[in-house]
Amino acid sequence: MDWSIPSNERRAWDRRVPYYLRIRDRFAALIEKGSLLPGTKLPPERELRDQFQITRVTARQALTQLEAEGLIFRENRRGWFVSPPRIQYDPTANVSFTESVLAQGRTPSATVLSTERMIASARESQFLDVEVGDPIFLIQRLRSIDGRAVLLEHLHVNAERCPGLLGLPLDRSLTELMSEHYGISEYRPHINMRPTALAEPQAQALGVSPGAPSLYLSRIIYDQFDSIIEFDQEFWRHDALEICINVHHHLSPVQAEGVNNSHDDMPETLR
Amino acid sequence: MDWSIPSNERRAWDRRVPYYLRIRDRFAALIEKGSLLPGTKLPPERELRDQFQITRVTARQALTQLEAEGLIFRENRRGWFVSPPRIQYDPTANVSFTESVLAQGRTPSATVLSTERMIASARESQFLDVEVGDPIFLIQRLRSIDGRAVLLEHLHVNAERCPGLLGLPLDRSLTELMSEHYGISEYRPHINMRPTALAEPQAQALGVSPGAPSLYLSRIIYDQFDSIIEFDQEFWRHDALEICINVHHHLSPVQAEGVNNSHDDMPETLR
DNA sequence: GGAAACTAGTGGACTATACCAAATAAAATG
DNA sequence: CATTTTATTTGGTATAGTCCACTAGTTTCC
Repeated sequence: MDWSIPSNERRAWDRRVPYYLRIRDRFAALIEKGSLLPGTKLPPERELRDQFQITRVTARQALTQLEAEGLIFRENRRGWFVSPPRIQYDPTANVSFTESVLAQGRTPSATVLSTERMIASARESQFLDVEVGDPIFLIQRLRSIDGRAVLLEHLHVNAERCPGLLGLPLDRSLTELMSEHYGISEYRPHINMRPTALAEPQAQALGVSPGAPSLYLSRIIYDQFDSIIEFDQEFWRHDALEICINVHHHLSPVQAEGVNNSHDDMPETLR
Repeated sequence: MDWSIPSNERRAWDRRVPYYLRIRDRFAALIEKGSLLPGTKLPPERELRDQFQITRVTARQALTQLEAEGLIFRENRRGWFVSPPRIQYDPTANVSFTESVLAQGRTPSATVLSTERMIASARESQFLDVEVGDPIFLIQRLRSIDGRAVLLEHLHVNAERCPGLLGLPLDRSLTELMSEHYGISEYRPHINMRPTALAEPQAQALGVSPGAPSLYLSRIIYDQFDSIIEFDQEFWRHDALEICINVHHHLSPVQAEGVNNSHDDMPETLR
């Protein structure tokens, strides 16, 4: 397949728009038009270099730009691929990752990377209602959608409140386990989010290059007695999700009905 | 000032960690330690090249990495600067930008870039409760914190519901105007967020380079009659904000008190 | 004194290459 | 046929420059 820009188009606005943005535009258009379906592999960087008559550095600049916009992603030394659609995610809803992904016709999966019983340091005691030295559980999970790792979780749990937790099947909803086995009902989370870039260890786990853009989300969860029983950290691939929140300002319940959680108000490219 | 890495440290883990990450680490450490205060100008790229004995390309890679993490930012052809702290922002709360920024001891400002009365196209009618051809207002505002542009707003309003809106002082809270002049009380927004990168026009308005990482946030706002009266698009500098949400699951009001909206659970660098 | 013109300073874009490391495919081997 | 070895593909990191465009300060000129 020939990806190059027609020579007439080349001359048209020559030198007014940088090469890397033109190539970006070219692929962005193809992706939005649907000519390039999610999962499609893009040509290797060296091929782009030849076809567009640029250097690899410039080609990479275009690709990095598309990556930042969430249109494409890379797999370490394997190539560049068109991103699958974002998953709609409401961090304030009491809906598990699994349910939420299934509801959108995608296939979720979870892998427990590590479980650990450890002693709370000053850091942990700051976010969980425990003293320094108290036991806590640290669970690391990786969650995927359609086989693609999208989320790395670090779950910190007050160990005294749920003895034997690590013996339970941790690839399921933690909220369910807490409720069924320990009579703990989670509610009233504090949620914190910010866009950042991944550091080496997290990037490794998600199979992306260090420095890849990401969304960091943390959650402090209170139980029915108003004490913190869980502190979660979530590292998301930035192109994997779209946060959707429906706010209800404590009005009559009838008004909360029939709410469509999603509004696809923009194409992938801003205009 | 000499920024270079001590030669003993150079040899220690030589060749195991890429240069650009070491330089990143160096500056990240200085910033977190507080040696480099917000607003401080970093040395020019050419100086970094000489001091670290790398090429400018590599220096830029390090800087871009720090930018992606939100630790530093650039001003077009002026240089690189240490980012100010993120502002805590709750998109679900009925608190205006101005109030929220003031409450955190910072100085907000607003500039109206353009106001326009236009005819709804298919696109607009999709998000506002109007027909194609109905009049709508489009207001573009730029909001700054301590003199630094952080947010570009595109506000779409149903014009028939608020005649003469463009004649009012638009540098204030739109919610207030709606309420005071038109008896419209905004509630129940749908909020949508995703990390992306800025396209040329938005980047221009915010004074950043096109392709800079950003957070896109849109809001569909219903009035007391359950019809959509406003549709907002917000383009945020990604390093300017931290989303903080307190979720209350419709419990007794007493439980909603004394909630600290912020938890600084991570340093700028992930670990 | 104020406007216009020059001049560094500094990032933005790009060329042309080089070598390395991980992932994959192909070939050799038991 | 399955396994190990080897070669190829492909991105990751880095060098060494060049030219351009905008910013901001300084000087010149009317």
